[in-house]
Amino acid sequence: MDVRHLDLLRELADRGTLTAVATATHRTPSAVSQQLRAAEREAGMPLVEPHGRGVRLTRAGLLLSEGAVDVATALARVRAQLDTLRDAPVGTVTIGALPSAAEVLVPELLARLEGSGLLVTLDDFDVAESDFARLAADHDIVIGHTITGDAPEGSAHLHHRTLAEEPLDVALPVDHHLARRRHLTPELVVGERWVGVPEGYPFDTVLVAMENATGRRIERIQRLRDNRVVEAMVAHGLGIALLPRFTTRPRAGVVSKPLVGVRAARRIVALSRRDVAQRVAVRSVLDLLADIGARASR
Amino acid sequence: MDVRHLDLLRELADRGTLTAVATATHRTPSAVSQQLRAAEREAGMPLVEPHGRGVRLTRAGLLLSEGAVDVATALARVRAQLDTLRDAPVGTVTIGALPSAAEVLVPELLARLEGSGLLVTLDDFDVAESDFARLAADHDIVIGHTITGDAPEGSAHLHHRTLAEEPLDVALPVDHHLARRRHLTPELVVGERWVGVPEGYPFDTVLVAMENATGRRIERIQRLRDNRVVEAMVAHGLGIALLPRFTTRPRAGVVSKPLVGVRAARRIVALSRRDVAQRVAVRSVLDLLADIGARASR
DNA sequence: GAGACACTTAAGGTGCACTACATGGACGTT
DNA sequence: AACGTCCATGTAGTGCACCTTAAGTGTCTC
Repeated sequence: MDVRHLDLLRELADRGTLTAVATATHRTPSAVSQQLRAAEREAGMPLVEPHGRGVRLTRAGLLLSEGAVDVATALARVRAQLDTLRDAPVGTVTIGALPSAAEVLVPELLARLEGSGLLVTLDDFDVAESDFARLAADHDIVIGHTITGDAPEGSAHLHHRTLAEEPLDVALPVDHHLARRRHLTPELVVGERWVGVPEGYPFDTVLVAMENATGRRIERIQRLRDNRVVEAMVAHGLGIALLPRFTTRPRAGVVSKPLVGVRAARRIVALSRRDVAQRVAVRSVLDLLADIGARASR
Repeated sequence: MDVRHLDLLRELADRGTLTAVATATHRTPSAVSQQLRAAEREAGMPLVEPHGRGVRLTRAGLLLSEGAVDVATALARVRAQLDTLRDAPVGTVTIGALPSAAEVLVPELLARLEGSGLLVTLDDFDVAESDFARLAADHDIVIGHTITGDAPEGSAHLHHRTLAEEPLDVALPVDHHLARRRHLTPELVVGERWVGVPEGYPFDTVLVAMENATGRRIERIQRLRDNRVVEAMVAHGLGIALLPRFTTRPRAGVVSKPLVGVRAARRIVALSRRDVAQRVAVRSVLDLLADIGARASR
């Protein structure tokens, strides 16, 4: 089996279409198609089959795409061992992160990497929990978050590492009738007007949990992504909202109160493809991120 | 890291010289030399250094050659999984075996493989115990033997599987003065004239053990490899000898007696490179050999 | 010092993977 | 039903990676 063919199948499993693979690997779809045929000739059986407008992996293709991860990991481990013979890790690490985590973690990361041979490029996005895993195809490290479990939904096949645990507090206008309480409960807040997040976004699962616990529906007057915008809405008395404790800067007109009686904390997690996680440069950056994350959580 | 470069380094670690690698891979030494330079360029550091007339792996080269085994194994595992999707194992398996083991195992193996898609080619040789491991570079399966441990000397890095345990008996001329005993001890036989094997050959370690146990030297009138020749020598009353119990056919003029008081048994072992051992065809043949070996030992 | 051996370098040929471009099927829209 | 979009594939031509041949250099043995 040719490793290039295996990589192609892995990419195809990740991205779904030949065209997407071609774009990602800087080739024309024709080249990818030809390589795929070569792989099938070598395997002696079909690896893809037509499906709608595109193709779908056959059972054999799926098997190879899975095995490809093991091969890529073994290969990356060799490279990592070689890198340890060098003086210091060198190279470029691409990070994709959700803004509220990047804001805290990445500036200090870049400061600490100053003068080392490591270069970091940052891309930011705010997506649904289940989309973080998909982004690992395009970034060495994806910094995402989850409320529910150890790692974001759909990232079981990826290397994951927890960078921080961060409580979610309820942000209220200073003149709100609940603003003087020490902490809040689902029963107290479920009747309020909320500034929420789009469906499928981690914070929403907390609201859903409160709906389930109390049996009442929560009114979401808006569904927003950017926490700055959310803060501004709260400051103007338009509603209350969940905001992460450490990454929210104090702001005039807004107070935050802990929420008890429901699990209200997010886990900030770094995701990488298993083979990518073997790279010395990537491991170094992950170590730094974990350290910065631990400090940021006090 | 390019897998071809890693394979080259693994071969180089196995065979020692570029020329040997070139011969084994059906290329000219020049091609190998050029590929090695390409690998060094990619690794960014020297992988070999001049040593005498030839070259020697550097620390980095050694590291890569070891990692290459893991990569090749992962790759072979993928291929093996793919092969399980096929109806039955297909392909050619090359076996190198010592004659006394091949005689018992291989004819039945070939008979059982009749009609299957598996082809077996056999090469036979009788070498010192420490040479079996080296031969695994040229054969998918090497059938060797050892007296001392689990696997022949120097084969720790190889996949090994025990096919049979076979006691070694003392072969005597029928009219020998010890020929009517039920069994023999080192003290009884150490003064006899022996037909031995070359130094370093497994059977010799039994004689050496007897020399150590009794403090006396054993007289070896000949050092021979082929057991048929040894039997003939014994039948003519020229000396006594150690012969394996199951693979020695009864012969007029010779009787065999168990030897007690010293470990006198050989272990027949199949050796394969770890990646080769993953191949479905190879695994099938190994399973058959183990089964045949178990039956042959009653 | 001659010869054998192991590796290296230079020059030239071959095959394979790529690009560019054209074709054709599947799906959604109007 | 007609059209536009998306996706995959076939053909022809090009460039590079890898090979071979040929002619070296350095090292060991006799």
